[in-house]
Amino acid sequence: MTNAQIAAVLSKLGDLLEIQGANPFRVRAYRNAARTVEAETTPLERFAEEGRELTELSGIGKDMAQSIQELNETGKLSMLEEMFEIVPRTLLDLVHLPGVGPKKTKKLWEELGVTSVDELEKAANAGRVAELDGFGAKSQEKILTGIAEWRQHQERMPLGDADHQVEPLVAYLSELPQVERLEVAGSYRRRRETVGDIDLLAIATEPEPVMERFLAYPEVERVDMSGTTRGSVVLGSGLQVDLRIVPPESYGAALVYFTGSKEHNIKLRQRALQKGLRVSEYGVFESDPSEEKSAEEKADPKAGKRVAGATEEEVYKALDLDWVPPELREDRGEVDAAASHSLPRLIELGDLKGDLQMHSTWSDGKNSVEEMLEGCAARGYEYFALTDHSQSLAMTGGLDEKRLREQWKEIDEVAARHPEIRFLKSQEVDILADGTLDTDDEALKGLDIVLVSVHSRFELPEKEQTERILKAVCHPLVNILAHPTGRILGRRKPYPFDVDKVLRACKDHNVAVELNAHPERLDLKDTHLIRARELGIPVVISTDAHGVKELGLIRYGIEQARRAWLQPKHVLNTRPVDEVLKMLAK
DNA sequence: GCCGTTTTCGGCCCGACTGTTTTCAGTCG
Repeated sequence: MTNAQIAAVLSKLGDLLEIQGANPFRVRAYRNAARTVEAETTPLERFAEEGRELTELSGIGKDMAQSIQELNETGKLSMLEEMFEIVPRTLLDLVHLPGVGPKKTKKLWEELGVTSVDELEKAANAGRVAELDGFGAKSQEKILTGIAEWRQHQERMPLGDADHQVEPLVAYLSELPQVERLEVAGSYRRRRETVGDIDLLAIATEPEPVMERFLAYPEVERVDMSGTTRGSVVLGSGLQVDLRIVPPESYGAALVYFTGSKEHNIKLRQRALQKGLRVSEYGVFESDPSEEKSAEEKADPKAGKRVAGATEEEVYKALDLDWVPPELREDRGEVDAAASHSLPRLIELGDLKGDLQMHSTWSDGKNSVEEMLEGCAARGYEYFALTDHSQSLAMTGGLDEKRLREQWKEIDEVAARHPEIRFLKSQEVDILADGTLDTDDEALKGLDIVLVSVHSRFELPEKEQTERILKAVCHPLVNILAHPTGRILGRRKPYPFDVDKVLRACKDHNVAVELNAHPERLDLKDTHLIRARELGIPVVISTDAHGVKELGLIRYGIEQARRAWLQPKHVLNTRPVDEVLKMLAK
């Protein structure tokens, strides 16, 4: 089983235990374990052969390790099967409805016999939900709205789409003179590939007019909550946006808090406790160690001496930590690294010296060869590779060997006119269903770089798909595996294949892997990139631009690379062209 | 269920808002 599948099972167990009213810390143990497993880049299946113990992972003890082993050996977990004898599987959907948690799920199940979202909807429409203790007319209404919404938006929004929603909203709020500072926090600031909602954070001398303007934003479809310092709305696009307004002395602490991740924050607070400090969105405070928690502290979150809060830097410093870049705040070891001053110098946009995947009008691009060159030169690149499609992608006007050679003539002419940038001949060569390449070896030898990728037969069984890609990676002329998993965010899942096996083959055959920067691809994703880095495989960050305008999408690739802790040395196209070609040479 | 610079038991992150309450549990982030 893949780590993601194991994590899903453990997380489901946590949900089930919670509905059954189990010890909340036991529930948390399953959630923690699920998170650890999901973030682990080495497949757990390979631990044994690498001589490693599962229990060396934090949050994985004896019981958890045994369950994971059972999952890996049998593909099932007897404990889970037994629990499904008692608790209906479909009940788990209820917990994820807005306004419904484990306690209410349990009540709905036990007292109304509701076992699925459909049944809950019926019960709510019949007015039976409102009659329960602890529920009322409003809860019932909220549940019905929640169900409708749950059906509509089960998926998170790709970061690129969120950018289009967020930028105008930020501009709209910033017009208000009372807004001294405004920033988007949350997973958006961490530059996760998708966002669930948007967390806005503002400093304002007077919070009321800011909240008022926020609620009056023309795109707002519904107001979910509105207090003096917190408000929550849903936009017409279905995107939920939360606004928090904080005073200047708390801004840094609030920014840390609302940037998250939740797990990163928990790490920070645990560390604070060890130092006799208390961290909240209001700041870092000294706790009185003589009393476990005074009544005063409970009543007032700002009690005690404030030692930090205005800036993020001072909050981290109060905990003896270096400032952590938002992209790293996922509890993947960044807190320890910040404590030992060993955070990496992450790659930045300015480190890139070239872009190694793009298309022109020769296949499905919108701009000519020369326009693409000028676009790259304008970005200050030292080199770029033009990678039009190969012949089997007929719908894109893919090039056969004859047209490829004709293209080279134009490339040579254009390149001769533009000594300011090095023009690399390349092609995005299709990996055919049997793993052979769409362009013959003779033509491939005329290219500076050979890029290969899958564009068809996504539905092949995992074993065949893996062998198909392995065959291409092992081809002696192949240099880069482009968008390796083939996913399109929100539209197409990755085709099923053994990613780890392919990565190890890339290592063995000196093939670089692409980080496709297009915001709807972002392929490889962060966790796979971490694995690639650990294996020592060079990464190439490219736009796959189909026009000059799309060359700017490279920033999404940089952001994703930063989430994988990539430094300039890990990324091939931060190097001068001679070094790139030398490193790719077989 | 996990964990250990308070180490094999007794802890395990923090606060706002809502709805249904009449003092607070549940949910959310």
